[in-house]
Amino acid sequence: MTNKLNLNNLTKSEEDYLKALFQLLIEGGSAKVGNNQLADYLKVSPASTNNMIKKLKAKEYVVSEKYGKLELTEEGKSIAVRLIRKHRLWETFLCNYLNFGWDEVHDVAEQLEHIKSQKLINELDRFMDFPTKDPHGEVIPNAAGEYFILPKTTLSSLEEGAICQLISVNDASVTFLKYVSEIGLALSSEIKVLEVREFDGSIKIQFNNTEETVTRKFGDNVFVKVI
Amino acid sequence: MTNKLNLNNLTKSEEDYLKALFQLLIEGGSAKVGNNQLADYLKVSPASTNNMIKKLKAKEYVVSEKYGKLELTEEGKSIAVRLIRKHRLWETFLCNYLNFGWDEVHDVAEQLEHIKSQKLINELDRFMDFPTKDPHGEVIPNAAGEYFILPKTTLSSLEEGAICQLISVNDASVTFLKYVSEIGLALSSEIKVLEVREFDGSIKIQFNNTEETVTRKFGDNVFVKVI
DNA sequence: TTAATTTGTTAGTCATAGCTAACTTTTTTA
DNA sequence: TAAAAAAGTTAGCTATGACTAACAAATTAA
Ligand SMILES: [Mn+2]
Ligand SMILES: [Mn+2]
Ligand SMILES: [Mn+2]
Ligand SMILES: [Mn+2]
Repeated sequence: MTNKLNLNNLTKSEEDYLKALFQLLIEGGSAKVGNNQLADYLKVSPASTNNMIKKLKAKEYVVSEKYGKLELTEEGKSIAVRLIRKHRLWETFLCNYLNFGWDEVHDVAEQLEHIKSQKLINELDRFMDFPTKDPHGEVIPNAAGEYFILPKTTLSSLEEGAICQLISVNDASVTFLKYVSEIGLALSSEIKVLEVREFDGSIKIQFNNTEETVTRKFGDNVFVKVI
Repeated sequence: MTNKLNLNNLTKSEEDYLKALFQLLIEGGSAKVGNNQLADYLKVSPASTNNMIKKLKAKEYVVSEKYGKLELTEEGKSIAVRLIRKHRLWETFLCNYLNFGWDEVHDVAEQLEHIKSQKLINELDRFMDFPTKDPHGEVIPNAAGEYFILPKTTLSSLEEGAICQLISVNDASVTFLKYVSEIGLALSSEIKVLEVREFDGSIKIQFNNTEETVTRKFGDNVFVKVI
């Protein structure tokens, strides 16, 4: 009896907690993630996360000591990656085949990612001819759960004069995504940082012969590759 | 404040109960449906249905008197039809685009029908160019919730000598559907009833130059049009 | 028309997954 | 290093939606 990854015995909530932990720890690159941070991220109370973490520890998806930081086991990570794969494949399907805008897909994908059917997701992948990026520029794990997690450099972390390319955007805020589209930014856009204002962290950027001033918060949600 | 059909405030369970009631009362054509019959159909205890019916009555989707039979309000029906539309559109998508067999789609559609997004289902409909029948021959309600509910004539109700065409099949049993395919029956197949054996209700039928003997139970799950 | 059977209801229990309020431990700051 | 703040935990509550066991009403059979 080896490694029986019981993908089908997890509740929606359990899946969501594992995904959140993965996104904080691995995709987000946080060295340590605590109970309250997770609660914040999931917009639930610390008591709720504490409770769920107990369950996930009992099921051996999470490891932590009392009052200590949270870690995912390999099985915990594996479940999270499969969920992320489903989420991103669905987002891609909605955008590329069902006329959804990139600002409209996340909430629906949050529901669709919990549909339990291995065949469904692998056939959807095949149907779209195995896409590698979702509408927000994020890498889609393959059927084996493998994918390259690129370290996230935010636009707001760059110095004046830096030139970069837009790689991906945070997909969770509808208003942010609409705003990005509105000013004419898109994946692959080349951006030059003209000015970083110390006073409020706002950034003046140039792209497509346009100049825009954006806030630090905006820049925190735009991920780039320096060129 | 008119007719506010709060489609999004229903739980998965509430939706399932309304759909079950609709399928018994309207699609199934039962004159009266009671609490225990509903419990049977949904494979839950009578106490559970009793409890849920109370909630649905409070929300005005169901009407019934104490110890009386169950009825759906117009709003209750409307919700059920929308659910049936979603179910059948998803089944169609799985069969026609994702290489699912007709015996594999029902369980997945049971999950997908609860995804809440008006746009998703209407775009899926458009993407498939507005199909009118699902893989089991059942009529798909349109975006306005309109569809023709054809009265179900079972193969087992026919007399010896009758000739009919296969219109639809019960989609809930995987083994039944596999069996139908295996013997070579399909939607639109022309079937002649050669013999009805009184002893056990078994039926000898002829189709595609083949003869087969099937049970009454089999015939109960095959719906036909006499020609 | 009484008795048996079926049908429907109620009470009380359980699991999941949220919450608040109170508390403890750890970390930070003064 | 002691006090304050932050982080984590626990207890106890709520809602949903299952369940069983016990009971009441309605229907059917004798
Ligand atoms: Mn998303
Ligand atoms: Mn995305
Ligand atoms: Mn079905
Ligand atoms: Mn069907």
